[in-house]
Amino acid sequence: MPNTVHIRTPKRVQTVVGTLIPVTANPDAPVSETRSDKKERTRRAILDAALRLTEDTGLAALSLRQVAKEVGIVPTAFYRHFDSIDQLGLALVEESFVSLRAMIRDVRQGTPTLGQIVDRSVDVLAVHVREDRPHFGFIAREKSGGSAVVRVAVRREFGFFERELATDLARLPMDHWSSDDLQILSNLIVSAMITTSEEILRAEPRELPDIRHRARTQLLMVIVGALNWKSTPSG
Amino acid sequence: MPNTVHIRTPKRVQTVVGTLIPVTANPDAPVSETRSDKKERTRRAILDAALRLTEDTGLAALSLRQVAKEVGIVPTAFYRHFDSIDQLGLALVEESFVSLRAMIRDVRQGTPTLGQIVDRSVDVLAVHVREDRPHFGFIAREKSGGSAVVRVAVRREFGFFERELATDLARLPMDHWSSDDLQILSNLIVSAMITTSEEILRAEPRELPDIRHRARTQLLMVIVGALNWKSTPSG
DNA sequence: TGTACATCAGTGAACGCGCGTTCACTGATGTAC
DNA sequence: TGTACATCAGTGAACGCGCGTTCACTGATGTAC
Repeated sequence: MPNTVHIRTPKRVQTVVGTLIPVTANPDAPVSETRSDKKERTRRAILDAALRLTEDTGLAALSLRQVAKEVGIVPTAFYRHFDSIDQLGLALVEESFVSLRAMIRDVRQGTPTLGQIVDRSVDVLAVHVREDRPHFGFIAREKSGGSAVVRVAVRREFGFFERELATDLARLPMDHWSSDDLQILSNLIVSAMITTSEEILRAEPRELPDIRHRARTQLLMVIVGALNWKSTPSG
Repeated sequence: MPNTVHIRTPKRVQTVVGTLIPVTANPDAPVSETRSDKKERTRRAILDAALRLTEDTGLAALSLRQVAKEVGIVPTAFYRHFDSIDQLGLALVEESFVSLRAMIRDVRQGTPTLGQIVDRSVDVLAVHVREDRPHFGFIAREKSGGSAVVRVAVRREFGFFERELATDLARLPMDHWSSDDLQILSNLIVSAMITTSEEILRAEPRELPDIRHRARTQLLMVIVGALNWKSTPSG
């Protein structure tokens, strides 16, 4: 059943004080929605429908008509909001990384010792991935997905993300490191983080503790390794 | 231009010794191809066409008709070889991992010191990925691609691969480790290896030295980290 | 060796279906006066 | 305040196209005798 967005605006009556109020009492109905409010609501419904419909198959297999049907609009109405499925994909990449950035902002708060950083990072990752499955799933899929423009956009964002993490790492007791080495370390951590996210998305609840334990161990190995590697270069 | 596979078998003439030899001198033409030889050749052509056609868009966007056209057969002839595109995908997963296993067999030969293991691993990875782009690219794409059955098959194979690596790691000076911890380490290394492979596939030749340097550094960090982490547990 | 029959990879017509995109439209919302 | 006009999100018919799949077929290859 399509969750129709195109609700006919209720008739309005004039009250003694001259303001306009809707006749209907339906709590879900827009109280006095402007044209742009309504457009935004449809746009949101399109984005949500796309996230839902690509969950199994990815953006490459998503058709404009599927989206329209799911939203409850006619196929041609799609063009009022996006030029193509690719453009819709780019919008989803953008808002997915907003969610991801919110996550690392969450990690940065406090975090005194190394062990606590690791524990906190993994906990925050697990919580965010579970709470915003649709966006994390979307990014994981489209990172090597079927649309070239979307794929490039996702990788670009991961590049930014990696550099951001590198500056964060510089605050740990590795401030004597070269920025190149920080970049390499950051790249490794992001790789492990992506793999962990994919596993969290796929896992059943009872498997989560094991995955978190593994992620903590790995992060600790990497950090301890990086510290020891620099102080006693084996190359 | 489809590279037609369905070559009419050349007329045969009988020689004085009673054997059959083809009339034509074309070196590419089948000399005395049996029906099953020819079928196998078409099957191979279908697999190759699929690898070529999915390079940009993935298996989800591949149609049976596209494959047939590329191979130079009629769409319905496809069914003589595979039941569906999914089944074709599973065949590609299988042969891709044959290539991957050949690679680690290549790493195992010799490799005395830790530093040499790292160098050799990265070199072998780089060479194999460049030499067998089609298969490595296929696996990287379909790991989170649009076909559920193919995705599951790829992940299954990576699971085997990871366990195999864990037994290899047990031969390094970490034989006192628990098998759980070896598994965790193996998982981390495979993650980094996948990311590196994807970067090698995407990179231009001049970028390769940097990518290899990065991969070496990361592998070294991980191994040194693992060794130090176990001897001085920080948890 | 020759003959008669079986096998089966590849053919070609046909089907109903969902696709993206065009176009002229409707009617509620918004705005200028 | 009321009126006349502009805007524009969503409609609905229509298009040509590529899709997977069915079916009866062809003719070279393979086999039994």
